[in-house]
Amino acid sequence: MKYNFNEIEAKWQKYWAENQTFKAVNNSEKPKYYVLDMFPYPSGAGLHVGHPLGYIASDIYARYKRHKGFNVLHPQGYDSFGLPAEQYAIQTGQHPAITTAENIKTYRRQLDQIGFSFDWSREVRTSDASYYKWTQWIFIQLFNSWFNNDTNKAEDISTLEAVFVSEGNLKVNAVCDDNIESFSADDWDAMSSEAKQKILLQYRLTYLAETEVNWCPELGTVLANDEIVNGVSERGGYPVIRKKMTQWSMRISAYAERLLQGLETIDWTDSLKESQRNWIGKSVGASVTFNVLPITNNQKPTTISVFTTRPDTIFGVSFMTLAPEHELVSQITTTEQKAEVDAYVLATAKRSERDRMADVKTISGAFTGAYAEHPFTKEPIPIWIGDYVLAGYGTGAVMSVPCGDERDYAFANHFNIPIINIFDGVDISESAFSDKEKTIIGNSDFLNGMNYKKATKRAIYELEQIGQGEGKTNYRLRDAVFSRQRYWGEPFPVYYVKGMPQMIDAAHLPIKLPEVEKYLPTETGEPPLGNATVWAWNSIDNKVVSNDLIDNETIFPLELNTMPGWAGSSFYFNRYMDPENPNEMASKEAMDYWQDVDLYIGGSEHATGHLLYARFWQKFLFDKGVVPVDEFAKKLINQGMILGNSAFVLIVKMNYVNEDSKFKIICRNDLKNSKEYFDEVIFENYIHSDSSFEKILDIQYIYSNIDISIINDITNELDIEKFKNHSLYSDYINGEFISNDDGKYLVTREVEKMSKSKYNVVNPDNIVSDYGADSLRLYEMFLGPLEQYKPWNTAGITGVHSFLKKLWKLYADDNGLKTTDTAPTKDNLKTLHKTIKKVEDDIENFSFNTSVSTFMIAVNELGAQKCTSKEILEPLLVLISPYAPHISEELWSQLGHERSISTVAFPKFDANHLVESSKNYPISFNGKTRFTMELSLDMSKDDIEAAVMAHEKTKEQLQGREPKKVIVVPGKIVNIVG
RNA sequence: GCUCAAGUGGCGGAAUUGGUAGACGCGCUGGAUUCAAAAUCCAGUUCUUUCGGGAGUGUGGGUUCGAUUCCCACCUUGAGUACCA
Repeated sequence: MKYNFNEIEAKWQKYWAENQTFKAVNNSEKPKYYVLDMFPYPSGAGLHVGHPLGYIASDIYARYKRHKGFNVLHPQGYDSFGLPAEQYAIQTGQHPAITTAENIKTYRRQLDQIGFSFDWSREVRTSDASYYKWTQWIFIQLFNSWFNNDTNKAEDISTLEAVFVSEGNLKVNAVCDDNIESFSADDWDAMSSEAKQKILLQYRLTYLAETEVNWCPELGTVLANDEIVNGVSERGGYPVIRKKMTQWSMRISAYAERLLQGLETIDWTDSLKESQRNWIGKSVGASVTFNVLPITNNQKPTTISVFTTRPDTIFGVSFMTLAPEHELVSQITTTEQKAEVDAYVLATAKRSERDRMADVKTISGAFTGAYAEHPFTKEPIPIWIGDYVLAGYGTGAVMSVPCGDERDYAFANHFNIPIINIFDGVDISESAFSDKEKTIIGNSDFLNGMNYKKATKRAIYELEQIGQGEGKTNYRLRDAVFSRQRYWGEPFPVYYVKGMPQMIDAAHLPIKLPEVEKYLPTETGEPPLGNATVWAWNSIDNKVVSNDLIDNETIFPLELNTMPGWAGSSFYFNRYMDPENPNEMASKEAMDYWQDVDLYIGGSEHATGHLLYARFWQKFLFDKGVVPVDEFAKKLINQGMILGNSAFVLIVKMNYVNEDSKFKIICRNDLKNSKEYFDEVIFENYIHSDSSFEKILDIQYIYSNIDISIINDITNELDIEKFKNHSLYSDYINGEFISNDDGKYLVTREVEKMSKSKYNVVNPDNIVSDYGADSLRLYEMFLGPLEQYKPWNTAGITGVHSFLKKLWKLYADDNGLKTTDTAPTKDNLKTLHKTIKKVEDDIENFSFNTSVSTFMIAVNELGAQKCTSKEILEPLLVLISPYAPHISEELWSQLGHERSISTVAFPKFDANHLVESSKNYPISFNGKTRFTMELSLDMSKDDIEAAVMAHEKTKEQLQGREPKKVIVVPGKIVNIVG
């Protein structure tokens, strides 16, 4: 009987699919357990070995929980809207739906061959209309809601309207836009329908607002900070400017405090919670209003409000700084300063926010010519603009206290603005003093002599007295922009009447994505949906009709933006509970049964995107009574990335006068990617000595990623023949190859992110066909801790593969099964129970790498013990089955069992088999172990000490010295000091 | 810049409460088997050494009988930083 893994794996994968072994039911006697992976975006490149890492871990856990008697929900699906399919459509004209369907097919085939225990009957795809119907439905719910600060939750917009009708908005305590004008019930009554809609929009949880974006006029699109390199677009290198655009926003800021508090109730990693805390950025301080001094008599009075965490330093304010985009800038700038200010604003518009945050060394700014008045001293304070103040943070303006803040200090120094010292006994001639705890305020009128806490309280009190400020808690969390100028995303269920957005009734959902000729923005700069010809709403028949029919009476234009990638992923975990329900996102029964995700595994790169937005939607849906819990995932683990092992050679291109270029391909394992190295080592050793050196016009160095498929994994040798036949390297066929000193053509290895563009991708398909899925699963786990980043090295897989072969041989040889009914020996039982204990602890702690080692040790030991006892080997198989399910199923059925091993109970640990009578004590001197001694565990401390002191090696170590102290920890260690 | 994470043999990593550093595997070395190779099996493999031993977990300090583990400072690498998913 041979271990024919390809045959075995195909057989059991078929068995599981046909028998629906892993189908979860929505009600059960068993306790529920929900294990979820972050669903993948199906990219065109297919899976590489890094992708399944988290899936394997969650699959092991899901299988383990089934052994432990749980009703396990372990679904999978696709986050199938996204940019890459759209880019491909722009390039090739192929509809993104087709590309996406093809990619999903590949993903599914690849996932299936790894033997996951997914319940595929629950698959969802965010780009399916039957799914995004619910994305649109949630959007409508958000639109129809406002956030009541008094109840601290979202409520239906009708309750707000009722208040407006009866008493106006004076007493309304809501999360809403800034600067909403107050009105009475009578005012409300007198308003036109449009005016009312405008006001309500300022309260809704999703609303239209002007937002600053990175606009690239050439590409006709908005770019992510990520897509901008050195102020120009990554694609094409076109200029990018900051621009205001009307877009849908989500009022996530309403939930800032609850999102922060909720972190206390969930078991997510500390680092992830920390990122979310920072993202939410709660700071307690005060808002302060400064009056702007009028320049001319007829200028109407204006104020600047700022948020500060240090109201105690108010007497240290010597200037104010506005973000260059601040709306007051154009109003207050004097004619003399206008040119300078305009130039500065223009220059800032070209810089990305990240640039502005990261660059603290270059100080720049401009004086507006205007002055504000200090609220207490009434002194004039110059108003500057500076790009270190960001428009999106706080109010986009700061009161600058150079003595207490490094950036203000640097700014003041650079522009020769006076620095007022308001700290008692602190020297600020060299740098600012920002240590709150040690602060004693001086030179500050009524705050003199107070510490930070007292002074803060008093300053706020005094500001309130004069009506120029109040205590305030500020959150850095900004409302999330929800519009995308893309094609391949969820269309909004929105049409416009007289410019005001109207929701389509939920009964008419889904509003399906229209067909377009081109996936690019229109010539007039509208989003791709502007190309659609059938994209208007007939409000009588309630259907999408041709644009020609738009009359703005009954037929209106539809929204042209689409939703962002995070829309569909913000509630999919709920949809899995009841994925085919046509009437509800999921039935109440299903959600009451499954409640929330018990274990969620995915990448840490989603820390502040998906994971924050999804929590926000969950809280909102909880407020609306749609879902039963307000946090969707109890426990979350981040899997680390598997990195690629890239290969490099250095290609030197020498260009000649009147001659073709020549190439030298330097294949050495000691290359470095630096200009100095090229100029010194490479030039001196390989170029300067060349006979035709005199004719060289110029030299190009290309430190080039080489496709790892033409490199020997173990020896790092480059296969020159394959290189010459490779389509990528056809230019270099006639080049001169330069080897290592030993004559071998080697590559330089570097660990990088695994990516198609670096030619370092390892495809799991090859691994599965060469070694089997069980080997792949074990090896991915064996590589190291789940959370850690670690490089892939295919050569190492032979270790786990030969382990599986050894495991097989424990049960069977050429003559068939060799297991027996003999009673196990003491050693057999010790090995088994040691393994049960360790593996169970490991799985509970998500330490999957150490259990693979434990299996290896167990199989090595049982092999040495020549164990054939079924009483040992059957439970061992159950232990291994979550990790290597195919081989386990096969041997299990060979052993005569009819039912799948996945249904068997996990073996029970019995500590009695591990009881020891003696211990091999390490004997250390000054903390260094020098020898060991076997001693009985029931010896007293004194007996141990006596035995150790009598040992001749102890005398040897002490060399006649008298020990100062002897520490005996029974069962652990003996340490002799002296 | 800010925030977070990680640094242990040639490599991936182990040491779960402060108690024998390097488990397990890769690679390498030697041997067995073979016409040969693959596969398999056995032994060795942190460095250094005058073969007694000595040193050693990024660097420098501290706490402790004892530190990879706790504390302080620093260095290096990686990740996130609001429209990549």
